[in-house]
Amino acid sequence: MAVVRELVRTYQAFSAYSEENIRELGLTAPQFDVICTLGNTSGMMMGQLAEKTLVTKGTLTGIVDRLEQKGLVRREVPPENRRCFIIVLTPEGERVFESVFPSHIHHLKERLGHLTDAETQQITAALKRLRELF
Amino acid sequence: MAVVRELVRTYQAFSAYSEENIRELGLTAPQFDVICTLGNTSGMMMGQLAEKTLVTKGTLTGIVDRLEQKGLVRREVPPENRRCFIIVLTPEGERVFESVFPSHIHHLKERLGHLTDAETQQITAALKRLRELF
DNA sequence: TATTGTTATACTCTATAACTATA
DNA sequence: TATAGTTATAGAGTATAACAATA
Repeated sequence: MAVVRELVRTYQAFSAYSEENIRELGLTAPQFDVICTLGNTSGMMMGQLAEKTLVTKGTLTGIVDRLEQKGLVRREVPPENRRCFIIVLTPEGERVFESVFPSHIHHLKERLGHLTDAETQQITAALKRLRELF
Repeated sequence: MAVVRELVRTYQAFSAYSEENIRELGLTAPQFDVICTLGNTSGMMMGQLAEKTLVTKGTLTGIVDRLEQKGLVRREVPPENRRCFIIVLTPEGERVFESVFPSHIHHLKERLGHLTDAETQQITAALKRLRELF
């Protein structure tokens, strides 16, 4: 069971460190997740987006609403299927993704840079092994 | 960055697996966390409990309220300091901790049992190393 | 004055199920 | 009928700041 405890504590440590950055942008974790998922794509339907971010579509509606209010994403109606929306990053959203995401990454890299290549490989392998069990 | 992705995905896998069990009891993750923290103790002040479960005291008030409604914990006022409460598991709460917690553990062990001792050690060490960085 | 918790406020997330519009 | 999303409903967690009671 020590393994599980370690996993949880490590994730919590990462999570606390990470959310600090996200919050400074006035974003929540799910909102940040959506921005990152849309980054480097040409947009995505609500359904796809919900699947990738592991939330239900009803929940996603609210998250996208709030991102739209902030001007970071917009809903586009494709003429060939007017039932659905394509969610796309606005230029402002792109800017957030491109400037903030790397700075987030940068923050993390500052920490992870202390690992040797061998350590990185070991840790990655360990986590994969553990994940296979669930 | 692959390391972080692995960590997140592994935790999500664990979390999905774990929350399934918790939900079946009509509990939420924070509530379960409180029960586990109180288990095998003689009780704890709100402040301590908040610190251990990583939520603010205002938030904890609501969580403890709901557990009290379910009859799983109670607030005891120590005569020597009437400002504070000692939160204690009720017999019903003990029962949940003792019967449900092990069954939760049991579910996890089913999975973790597939690890050799060496693997367990490796993974634990890897997670510790990673956590140190945050 | 300092400490311990609660309360008030305001939001976000969450799932489920019913609903609307389009195909 | 089936599909894509929204809306309605109801609850839980979240932080912050103001507050009450006790020490």
